[in-house]
Amino acid sequence: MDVVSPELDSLLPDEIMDTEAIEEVPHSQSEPTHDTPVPMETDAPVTSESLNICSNAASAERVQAVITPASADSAPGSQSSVTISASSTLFTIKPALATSTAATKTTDSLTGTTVSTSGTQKLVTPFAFSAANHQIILNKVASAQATEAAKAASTQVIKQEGQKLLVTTIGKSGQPIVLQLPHTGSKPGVSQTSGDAKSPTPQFKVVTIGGRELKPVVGSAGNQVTTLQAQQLKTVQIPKKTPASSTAPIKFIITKTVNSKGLSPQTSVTPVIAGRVVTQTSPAMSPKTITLSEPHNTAIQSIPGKKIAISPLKTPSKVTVVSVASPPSNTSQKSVALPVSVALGQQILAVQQSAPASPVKVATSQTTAQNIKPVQSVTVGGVGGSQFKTIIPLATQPNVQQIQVPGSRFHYVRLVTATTASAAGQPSAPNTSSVPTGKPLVVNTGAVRMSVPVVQAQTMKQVKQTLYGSLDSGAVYVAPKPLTSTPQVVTTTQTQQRLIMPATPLPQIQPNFTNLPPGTVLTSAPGGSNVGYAVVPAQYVTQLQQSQFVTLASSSSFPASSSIQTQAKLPYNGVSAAETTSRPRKPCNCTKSQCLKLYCDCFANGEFCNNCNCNNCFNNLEHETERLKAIKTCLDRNPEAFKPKIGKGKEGESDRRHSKGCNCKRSGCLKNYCECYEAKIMCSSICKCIGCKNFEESPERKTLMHLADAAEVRVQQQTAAKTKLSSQISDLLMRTTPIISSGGGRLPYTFVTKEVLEATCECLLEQAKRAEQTRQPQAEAERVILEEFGHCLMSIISSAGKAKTDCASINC
DNA sequence: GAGTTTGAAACT
DNA sequence: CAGTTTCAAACTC
Repeated sequence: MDVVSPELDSLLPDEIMDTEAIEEVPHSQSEPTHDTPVPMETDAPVTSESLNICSNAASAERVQAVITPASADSAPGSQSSVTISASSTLFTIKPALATSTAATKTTDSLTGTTVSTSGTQKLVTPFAFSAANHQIILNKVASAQATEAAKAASTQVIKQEGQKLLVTTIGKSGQPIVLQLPHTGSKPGVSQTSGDAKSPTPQFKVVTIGGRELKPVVGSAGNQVTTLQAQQLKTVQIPKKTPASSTAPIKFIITKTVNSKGLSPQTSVTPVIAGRVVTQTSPAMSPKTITLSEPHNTAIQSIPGKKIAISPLKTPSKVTVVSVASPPSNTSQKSVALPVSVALGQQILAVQQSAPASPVKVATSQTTAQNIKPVQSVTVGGVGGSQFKTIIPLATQPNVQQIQVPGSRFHYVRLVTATTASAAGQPSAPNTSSVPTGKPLVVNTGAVRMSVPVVQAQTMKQVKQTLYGSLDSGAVYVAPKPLTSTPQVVTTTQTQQRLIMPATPLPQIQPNFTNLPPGTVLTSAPGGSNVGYAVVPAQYVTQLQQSQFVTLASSSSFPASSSIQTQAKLPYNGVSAAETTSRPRKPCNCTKSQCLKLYCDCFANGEFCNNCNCNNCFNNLEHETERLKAIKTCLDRNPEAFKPKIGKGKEGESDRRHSKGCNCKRSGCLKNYCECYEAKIMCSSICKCIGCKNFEESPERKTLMHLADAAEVRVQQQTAAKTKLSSQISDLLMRTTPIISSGGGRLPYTFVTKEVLEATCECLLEQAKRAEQTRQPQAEAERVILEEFGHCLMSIISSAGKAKTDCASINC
């Protein structure tokens, strides 16, 4: 399974991972924020990653950046490429703005999409940008001002150089990193030295951490990115799509709220993983360092004997962008193409898959002292536990396919719009042909513009399969078909476009997407078309994807619900235990709450009940009305109700802490009753617990952890032993079974006749005599005798087997 | 598997 | 906001 690379994860907005981070971020623009990723224990450094974001444009223009490991000890072949091609589109990945507080929360509905892919896959993520200026801005500026500055800077750059990918580091005083896209007509693969702003060829400028520029390694590559020290390298290719009618500049803005835990800036990052830096060539901006990877892990890992409690809920160090449909053609490069939809404030970015014809190539190589995983992943979006959502307009949305984001609870789904439904209504043809290499559909719903990525189903499937492993429970935000559409039945295949989820308008709920749980239906802005948004649990999408027949329900009712529900017994997230390493969420056992209160973990996590043991469950599509009402009630009671409880602590405190703190009185906070302990985090100052023993130096806690570790080891050993024993028994049975079946008796014993016993005894006696004669110690004598017995036994078995075989061969 | 304990959520 | 009740998960036997 693919694992979201921690480095990529670092690019993700904190908002995705932790909504609380928004509030925690310092407002000062000048104050640099530092990512303080808490590495998952299971996280291994990813040596190579590919990010392909390709526009569907057929333009041959290509921007290629190659990142090579700076360190000499870099593992060869670990290079991976990231390709980002965009045709004029505004793509913004905005993690929580450090400067904005509550206002930011309300405006930022979407943060990004995360997709991780296996190293064997190539990801191509097309961007459908309508903007004339081709820019992708990765803005990690901690303050809104910085963001604005970055935008302004990027604008200048755009005028000067045209297509660019602007990337700014988070908390890096707002200096943007601009990934420059090639001008139209420019040929891909043209290498240029960074810093040459006026070079006619499209460029990717790579800036190392600390603003150092990397020297080009590959001559063919336009720009080179070099990882410093043990940094992991990433290459981002941004093929330019010839904008047909786009006028707006293409921007790719990634703003991330940094969890500052006193970590030094990237320049002083420990050598394990320094991060990726992209240097910009545009003269308008001084080269800025952008860290695509997170340096944090290393520091933590470097501490010997330091045990870090890591909660599976969050992996802040991961940022991966991901894959969309990329043909297997270029298998050498590991990449995944995926559509990315991100909303920044009122901007929503969409990355669509484009034809691989004009790949923008970014080669990334990673150098790390750590274990290298051949895992490549592209992640756009959140991490587990984050309220990370993709919203798709109901009415206008084109085809939508599911994308699963590793580590994220949410899945992204591509749906079929009513317009496309007509085509889909027929037992469909493979959508590969039917899907217009589509540009993201940007819909202005008043407050929010939304874009819908279009990806080939086949690709999405690959991505999904790749991503399942790292997924937590997922919720899928699905854009249902238009409300006016009639129920349709669509036959889907693996390659076809998939489901349409019904949705009903819920005017009561404002588009504060960060607070909305899956299943929420958003209405369009006043005056807007009949557009709604639905949030649907991931498992439903998965179930539907696996289903050969998908019933499309009308907006008024949910005829599809029954069919969906019937598939609720599918493995979690539609993936069997063998297919996924993710831990399935426990089924609930609610009896009185109808699974519509926060008592229900499913509901609290924004998921539909699936495979649960609950009674009188209303947490499903069949009771969408009640469910929505319950959601609203919960939100009225507590707007943070559906936000992750485990967030980032204040400066100087632990990276992760419970947002409200626990109130334990009797458990000592050392049992799973305690939410802090359950999340494997220490209690913090905000906890109101009594007799807390869940703190760093607590001997009880240490003992418990030690015991837990020991128990885990024992379990693993036992499992291994059982597996081995089972294998041996199975092997033995395989050899003896035919004989047994033919002879009707248990082989060895049927051949232990009196003669055989006598012979065996003689052999044993002989060994005893020898031992006695040679005056061997008793222990040695016993050993020899036992060995002889073993030999005898083996001979008996062998002979018996041979005899039976011979007998069977002659039909006896 | 039944019963108990626990603390968050819901309610007053 | 504090106290109480409800609830479902965690835990024990």
